[in-house]
Amino acid sequence: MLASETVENYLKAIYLVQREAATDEAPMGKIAASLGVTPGSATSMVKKLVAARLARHERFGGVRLTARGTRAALDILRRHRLVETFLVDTLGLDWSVVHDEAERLEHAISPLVLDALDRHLGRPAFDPHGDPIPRADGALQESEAMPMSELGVGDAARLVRVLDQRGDSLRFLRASGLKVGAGLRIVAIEPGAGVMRIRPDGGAVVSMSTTAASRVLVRPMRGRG
Amino acid sequence: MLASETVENYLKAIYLVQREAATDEAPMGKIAASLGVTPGSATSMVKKLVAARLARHERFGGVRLTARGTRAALDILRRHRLVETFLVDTLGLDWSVVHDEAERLEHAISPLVLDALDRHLGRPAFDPHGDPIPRADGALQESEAMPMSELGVGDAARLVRVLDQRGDSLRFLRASGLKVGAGLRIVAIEPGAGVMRIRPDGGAVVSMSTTAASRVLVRPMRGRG
DNA sequence: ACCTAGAGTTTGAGTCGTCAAACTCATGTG
DNA sequence: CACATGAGTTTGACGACTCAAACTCTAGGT
Repeated sequence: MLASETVENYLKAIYLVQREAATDEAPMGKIAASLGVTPGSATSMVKKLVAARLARHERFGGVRLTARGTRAALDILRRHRLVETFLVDTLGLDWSVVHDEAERLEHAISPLVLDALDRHLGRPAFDPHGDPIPRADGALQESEAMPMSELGVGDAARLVRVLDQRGDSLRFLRASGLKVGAGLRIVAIEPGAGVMRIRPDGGAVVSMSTTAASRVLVRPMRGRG
Repeated sequence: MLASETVENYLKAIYLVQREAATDEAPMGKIAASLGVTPGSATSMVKKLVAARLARHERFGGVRLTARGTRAALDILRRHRLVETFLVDTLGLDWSVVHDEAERLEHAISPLVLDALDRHLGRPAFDPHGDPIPRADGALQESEAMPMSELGVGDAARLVRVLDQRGDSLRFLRASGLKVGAGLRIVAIEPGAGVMRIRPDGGAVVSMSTTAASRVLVRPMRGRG
């Protein structure tokens, strides 16, 4: 790749911000915020991406990756998520720390190492957070899932993905028995307090804010509901 | 570490050049050459290392790492060699490529990942080239060995270490059956041509220049000699 | 229509590491 | 002992990336 480590970080950030946005355009401010950089820095870097035909952008408008930019971003995401999977599955690290570790390692992984890693892990489709791992050809299949916050009292579901990468959120989930693949049931909802009470299979009831619950994706199961 | 990736590379290079040198001082030119950088760049970087109390140096003299600098260099070497071991042992990559791969990865390995890697590999003492892996506390035990070039006709030995990291050298050795741990016997020496003929256990006789052979370290075995 | 608040952009400057080229030093050979 | 040779150093400039602060645009409300 011609891309420096910084360029890679921008591409990944733009890609992820773009996915969040309804309009499929990444606002400059969010790009800057997600990289911990001032808006001015983001603007000038985006100019370079545009010059390199990796993104499109017009003054005071949003940023959108080109096909090439998207392809590159998916490649980085693939490296990131395979590294995370490796850190958890092979090295046994806790999922609450692997995001930051992978953030550093993803830039140092050559195609050769990446493929060896992929084979060693058995060509996984999802990383430890349930995020889909882009294939080598750039294909990406999101798993069908809904925010846990949309479940009703009594609904049963299986936890399939955690969008939040913050260490303390992940530690809380792990401590509660809410891990990817686990079953759970909503035992109560208190809209006034903005809190849901959830019982993981074989665990004790825990409380979560509905905003936190909206970043946990589940697949509903038939069950009393 | 306060050390940037560049600083890490300089420390490692100085350490290795220093080991080579009889005087235990690294000449500026060799440092620059080993990093693929102009002498001027090396000079100015060494100034920074001196300011950071990682190296000592006086104008037109050689460079010598301080205790702190040596400690840091050993830490980098540890990361490098553990990564190499991982790439070969766990991912099954060929030893002829792992040096360059490790060169990139070594800077992205946190203490946490490093220790997990070390445990996963069974706390190895040597990397795939037979180079000793510094311990976490900085201890480094070189294995006792002599250059293969010093063996005589008929001598048997075990290959314990390959100093040359160049891909083509390593591919040649692998193709010849000369890998770390393998037994071998010197079948002929032709001083005029500067060539030795070697038979690896269970393999065909191969020829090597004595200069190449001097970069292959062996432990002699009792055998007809 | 105006006018302001917030988002985005520009400018100028700073850091890090690099190079090319001019300069300085240490040596040994004639 | 002078002086050429090669090793090392300095200088000035550049590219990549960043920030702070001044500036500009867009959108929404009145």
